Amino acid sequence: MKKRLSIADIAEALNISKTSVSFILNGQAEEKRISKKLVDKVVQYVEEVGYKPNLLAKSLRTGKSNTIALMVEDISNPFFASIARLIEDRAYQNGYRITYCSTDNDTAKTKDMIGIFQDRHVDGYIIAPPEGIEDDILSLQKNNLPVVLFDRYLQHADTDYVITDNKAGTHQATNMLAKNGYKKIAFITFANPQVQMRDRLQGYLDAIKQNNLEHFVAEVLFSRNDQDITKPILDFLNQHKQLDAVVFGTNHVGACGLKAIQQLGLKVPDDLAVISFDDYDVFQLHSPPVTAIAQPIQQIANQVINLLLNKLNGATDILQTQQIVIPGQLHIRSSSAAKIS
Amino acid sequence: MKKRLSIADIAEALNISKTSVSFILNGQAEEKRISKKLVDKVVQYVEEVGYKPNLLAKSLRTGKSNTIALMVEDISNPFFASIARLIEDRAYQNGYRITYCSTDNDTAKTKDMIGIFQDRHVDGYIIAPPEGIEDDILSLQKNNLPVVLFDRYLQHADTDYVITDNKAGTHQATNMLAKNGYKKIAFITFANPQVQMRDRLQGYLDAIKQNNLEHFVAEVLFSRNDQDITKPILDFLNQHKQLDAVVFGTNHVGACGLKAIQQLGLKVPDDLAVISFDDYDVFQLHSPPVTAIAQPIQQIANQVINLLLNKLNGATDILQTQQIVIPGQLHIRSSSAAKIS
DNA sequence: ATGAAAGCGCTAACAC
DNA sequence: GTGTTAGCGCTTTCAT
Repeated sequence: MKKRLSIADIAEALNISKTSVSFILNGQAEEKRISKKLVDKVVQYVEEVGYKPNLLAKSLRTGKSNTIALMVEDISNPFFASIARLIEDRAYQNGYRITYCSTDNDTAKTKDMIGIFQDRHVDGYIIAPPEGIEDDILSLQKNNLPVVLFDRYLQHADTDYVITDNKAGTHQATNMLAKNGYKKIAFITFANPQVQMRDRLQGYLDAIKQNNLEHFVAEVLFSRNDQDITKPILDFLNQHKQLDAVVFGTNHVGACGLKAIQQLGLKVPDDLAVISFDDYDVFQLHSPPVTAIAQPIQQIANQVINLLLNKLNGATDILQTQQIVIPGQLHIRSSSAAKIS
Repeated sequence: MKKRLSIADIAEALNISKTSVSFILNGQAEEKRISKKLVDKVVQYVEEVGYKPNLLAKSLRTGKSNTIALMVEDISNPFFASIARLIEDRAYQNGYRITYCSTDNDTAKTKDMIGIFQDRHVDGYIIAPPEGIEDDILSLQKNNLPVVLFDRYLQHADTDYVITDNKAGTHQATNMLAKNGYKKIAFITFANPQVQMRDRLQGYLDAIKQNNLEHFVAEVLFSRNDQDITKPILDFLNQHKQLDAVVFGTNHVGACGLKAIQQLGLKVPDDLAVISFDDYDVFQLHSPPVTAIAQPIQQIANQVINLLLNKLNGATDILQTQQIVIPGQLHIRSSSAAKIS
């Protein structure tokens, strides 16, 4: 276990100063007019002995850590996992590493984590924010740290964000069910006061109203145990036998809802038509395949990382915010086929 | 944007030395016999002005970054995403942060990433290793950096690892199909020379041999585009109409395989029985539900993080390795029901 | 019981 | 063109 070489070691070995080495290694040889010969010598020696700079020291000195914090609700949720993957790729391409955490939508935990990331001098933040985190976000911005929110935004904070057009998504979906002849359409979602969930609910309600239908809304509490989600859905469906269609507010609720439907032995779409927010494998492969409002994951990830990189490299002012709303895509499958009756 | 306070600032404000502050903040007041009064004063002041230590500086000085690198094949794969989530929780509880990357099973990329993590003085590594990474792993160990592998191991390197008993898993699954009356059982998997995949194949082959059956093996190339996976499976199934059952080597192949089966209009299990390695939502919700060899994710994650934490806090010697093999669990569902014929 | 001071490895302003 | 040097903020030995 040999001691790691430092810039001083290589300067000494070559009988030159640390400065020259530093300049050369940072590609400033040109502008500092260091002789081509010396540059080559250093580069070759560095290569030879396998010198690797200590990035911690560099960060301490420069104040930049080349790290982006990614804070999602839950990395094991396929929506966030997919976004994470895409963001990771772009970040690495641009010389940034990702450090992440799952917030569980827990405000206190999130505040905590932001603190920890600040202590480590993370350069930028990508956050799917829980409620009540406005102050912390604003404080980051005040400290000149770029923040991009996604999946949801904070109503009382002027920040960059990228979201799907949630309201339009459920609106379109509910409308389609109505056009397809369904009369008793329910909306089942998580009890969640956040804006993206409120918007989805609102889109549903608007469509119900426009079609002069009755609304049925169930809100189930989030739990890390799927049983606790499936059960209340099952109860709700049992108590509302008149329903002929249901829109689920998230992929997770949708998956649990499908389990409930399966347990009840209901036939989709004959007994109950189904549409869910957030597309994923399960919906595609389900029999029958389930119609879903897909979030444009690729686009979201790209916009998010673009906004952040622009601020990180100074192309955009930190305080000049941009709000991006991307339409969802209704992937129509047979679970919402026109009612026969 | 006020400048961040340093330990010197607070020492100056209180008219004491940096040393005392440092001792107090690091809980060494007792053993350094610093007066209770001073401790209180400092703690209170720190609280009041909201001083936060610069972890970068601390890391530079101590050589510890309190960060664990998590290198998975692809964070958007539900198996890895779930493991990541569990590991993350335990790591944070123990004062460690996670920085992660997806390796895509690409050896060069992984080498690169290990280098980057080393530059940042990551304290420990959790890796689902690609082929040919032995030297890099051994070099980490030689530098006294704890490494725990999971999901697979390296045959020519003595390391800690935690894996599922892959061979027993496919063996049991194939055996069950045979017992259930299936005669032409295929194994479809990724073309992948890694030990976990070889083991799964071997378990299948062993069971086929024991039951005096004919073997049918298809290996498809990995691609980030599902189309490229589904297509060859479809072709294979088309060319082997005699098959009455199939075992898929991974959840991803399984999901694509189900798509192919759907496109061919085959009925499961009447036309073709199905079992897949790796359980997840899709298999549970599929109609009919798909039998799967579940990896004990919770156990894997726990064992992995336990091994690593033990080494990080010096409870175990770095060079004293431990290999943990956890049996998979066959989740029997109707896709593999006894053949009627 | 408390403080002075030497570094951890790097960058960059300044001097030659 | 190249070298000297003063920190970045923290820990820790040694002195008092």
